[in-house]
Amino acid sequence: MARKTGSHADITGPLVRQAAIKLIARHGFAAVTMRQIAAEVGIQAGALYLYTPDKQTLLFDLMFEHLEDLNNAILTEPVLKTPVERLEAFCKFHIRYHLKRPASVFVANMELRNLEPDNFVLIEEKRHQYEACLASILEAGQMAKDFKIPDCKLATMAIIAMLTGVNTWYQEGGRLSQERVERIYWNMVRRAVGA
Amino acid sequence: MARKTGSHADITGPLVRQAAIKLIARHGFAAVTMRQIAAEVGIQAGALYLYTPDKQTLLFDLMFEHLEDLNNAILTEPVLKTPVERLEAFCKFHIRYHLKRPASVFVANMELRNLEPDNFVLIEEKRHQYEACLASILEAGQMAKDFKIPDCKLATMAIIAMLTGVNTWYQEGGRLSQERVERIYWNMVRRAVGA
DNA sequence: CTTTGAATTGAACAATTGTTCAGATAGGCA
DNA sequence: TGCCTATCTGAACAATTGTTCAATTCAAAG
Repeated sequence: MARKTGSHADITGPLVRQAAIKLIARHGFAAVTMRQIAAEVGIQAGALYLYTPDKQTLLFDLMFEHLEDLNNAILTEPVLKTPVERLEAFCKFHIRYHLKRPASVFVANMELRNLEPDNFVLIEEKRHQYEACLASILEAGQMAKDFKIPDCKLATMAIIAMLTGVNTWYQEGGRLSQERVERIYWNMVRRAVGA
Repeated sequence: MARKTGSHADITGPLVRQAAIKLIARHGFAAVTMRQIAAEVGIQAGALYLYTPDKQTLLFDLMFEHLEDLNNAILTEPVLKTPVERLEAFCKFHIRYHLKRPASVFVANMELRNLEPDNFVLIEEKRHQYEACLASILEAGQMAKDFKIPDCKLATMAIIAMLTGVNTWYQEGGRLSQERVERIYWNMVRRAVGA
């Protein structure tokens, strides 16, 4: 019988996912054992199966949730007027959001090949949905002659790769603040699209 | 006694590395078994240990060789006069070289976390050496006022991420030829650095 | 208190792992 | 021809894997 107040499972479930993300990001999906995940949470391996039917589904859920959160977050951002403003907002949002959850980003980007085919399709769908947000900004700006982009599809991929790349080198407390990084990257993107 | 003509081992060794790259790129290092690699070559698992002391060393050798080849290739490219020309050559070289060996690139970029600490250091060294090639071009262009880059270090990382990103979506025989992709990306990079 | 049901343990399972090695094979040199 | 050495097989190893499940714990409701 479902209780209204949070049951123990409502607490342990997220803890399992959090532990799994952390370990999979560090060692990779195939290299992480169910026993390691359980130990990180402080339970026995068998108890994990109260929260996921199997290891593969656990991976899928982690990636799906990450991309769903990402798409929800970008859709609830305020929609600005001009394509240039919207592109600036997208770039800064992307860097900010991804730097806040590096482990999830790592898993979602690196573990695609460990998904079973059906799961892979569902994840790719979510990924394309996010890319379409950027693509529509670029196309609108191109139409309005605010941008001079040789190919909108390629520009979409190029910008996302460039922005996500920040996660590979950025360290909090390093030479540059996050805000400064956002501004510098936006500067490069703006020029790349000819705005 | 080492023979001058190629022994059988001189042939099988490269076959083992080739099979390993292919399988590791597809399934990930931890998910690939020595038996799978052996089967791909057409030998038994035990025979692999004539060509590598262990699985970890095999991974390291694959990544090290890839980065060494990359560094050798970039260093033997003709050195052009102006920073703009050199940057154009670098961008087109990077795309061309990486598209020609996608499996090696995939392994070298995705399996860093499966390297033992000592091996990791050696690989990172090679990677930085390559990045330094691009960084020196950007700094020269900045000095000569050919470029207007807010931060050379960030521009280096941004450009490499952007260019390597081509490997994630490009398919031979697709909408765009490789030469066209090279030109479009160079166009975006050129504007991003203000040239 | 007792009852109830969810939460968890701990042992067990068949399968698979990287690695070793004694023995078989085979191809070129004497 | 016969020998030698590089190459390889096939079985074996201890350890570890994802997963299952009967038995146990525990917290809250009656």
